[in-house]
Amino acid sequence: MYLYLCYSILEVGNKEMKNKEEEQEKVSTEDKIKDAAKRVFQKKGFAATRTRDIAEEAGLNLSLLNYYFRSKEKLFELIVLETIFEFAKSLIIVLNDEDSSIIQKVEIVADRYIDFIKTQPDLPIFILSESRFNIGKVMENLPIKEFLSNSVLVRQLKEKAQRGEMREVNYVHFIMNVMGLIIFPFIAQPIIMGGTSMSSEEFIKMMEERKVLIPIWVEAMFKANKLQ
Amino acid sequence: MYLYLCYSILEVGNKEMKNKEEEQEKVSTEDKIKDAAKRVFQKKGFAATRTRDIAEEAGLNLSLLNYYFRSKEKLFELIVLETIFEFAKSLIIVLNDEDSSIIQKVEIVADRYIDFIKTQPDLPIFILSESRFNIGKVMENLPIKEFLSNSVLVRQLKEKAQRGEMREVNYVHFIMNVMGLIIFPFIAQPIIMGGTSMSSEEFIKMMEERKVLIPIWVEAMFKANKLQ
DNA sequence: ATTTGATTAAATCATTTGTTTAATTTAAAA
DNA sequence: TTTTAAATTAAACAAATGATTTAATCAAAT
Repeated sequence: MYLYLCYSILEVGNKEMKNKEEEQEKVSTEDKIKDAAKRVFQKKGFAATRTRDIAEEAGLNLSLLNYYFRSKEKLFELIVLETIFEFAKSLIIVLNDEDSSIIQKVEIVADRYIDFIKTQPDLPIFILSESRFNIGKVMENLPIKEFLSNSVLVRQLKEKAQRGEMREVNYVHFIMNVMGLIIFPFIAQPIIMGGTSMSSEEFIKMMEERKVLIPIWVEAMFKANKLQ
Repeated sequence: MYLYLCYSILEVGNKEMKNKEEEQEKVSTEDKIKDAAKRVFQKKGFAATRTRDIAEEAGLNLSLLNYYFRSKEKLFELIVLETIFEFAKSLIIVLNDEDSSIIQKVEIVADRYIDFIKTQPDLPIFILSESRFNIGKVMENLPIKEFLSNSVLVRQLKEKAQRGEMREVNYVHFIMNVMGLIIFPFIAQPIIMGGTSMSSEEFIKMMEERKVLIPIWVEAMFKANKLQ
């Protein structure tokens, strides 16, 4: 199940090629429901979402939700899983790239995720808030720990520490810092905008600035760790 | 209304003194309900919370919720407001302290908030996730922008920039960075712990490390801004 | 003694919500 | 074309839920 998901999400782009001529835009009802469910769940969360909202969003009959997915819970779990994979996809690839330095990885991740979340601003808070209740079991079945500790990035961090270019700290600090610098502003966006009477355009502009600033900051944090 | 809340929350400690002798632990039912509501709302969010949950948590009759607070919505808005104030309280005081440097402020804030959130881990995600729907109007009525731009901290940041010790960037970046470095790990805690098979004790230990590390990192980020 | 307010249990009401059932349509297989 | 299985729909169900009310009880203040 999980492996299938990994596979189906990580492989990209061949669906469109196949369909390009004969079946234009023929989306299965199952996918229509999933897409609608993803939008509504991400926007309102599990508890505030009614199955009727999803059916309406999909323009389909309510019964079809139970026809294709047994229950609201099952559908939700699937959406959560897919969303996490979709989110982790870029990370997985970048973190294992042999040809980029640590800071280059930060540059790429900052650039991609800021663009990515710009298009789906509800995504981070959805994953993070719903993860308190459900994701526990999901995460346990995913080999994240092994993946991370065997990743190119973590190897690069260890090497950097061995060369004395930074103090050795748990690499989880590094991950939390980078992801926090990228994601936190989006989660706090309503409060930031409400508190500073900032417009959406100004906020986006600020996030564009951060694409450049975050790698600089992270680089500096390495040096701080070294000096101390 | 808001001013009253500010006042009643910012004033501290005289309640306990008054009660110390005669009325031991005499908590009004109104406060019992509010406390219970705060716990349940923060843990489960608005939509997933049933009024019966709150009544049960408070050990009180369901009718009393409507007796003291008109509706679930009213009660929730009150809880949100109080929670935000409770959270912002320390910040307000520290940011306007004339006697501490910027980095000292970061040290104090990191220390206090990490301790604070340790005792109420659901608090940040509660504020941030529920803020998408409701807080809009609440924030508009609060003079946060004026408070911030007139704060000692922002003045100190401007002075530091004028002395050439850092490049002048929007102070909102600074706020987001510091708060993100402190808060984000807590919000991502379920994912971090699930993904790294870290125990609660190890996580707390890591957050204790961050009390020391965050000020060092922030200091370094200033220098990076200067050099660039 | 009377009044006022606080509290409780119980019931009611109107909606909402997830799910199911049975009927109907569609599409593919024979 | 006929048959069969799958897809889709309308309708209904049963449980849950939030708000409100009523009547009764209790405590304290007047």
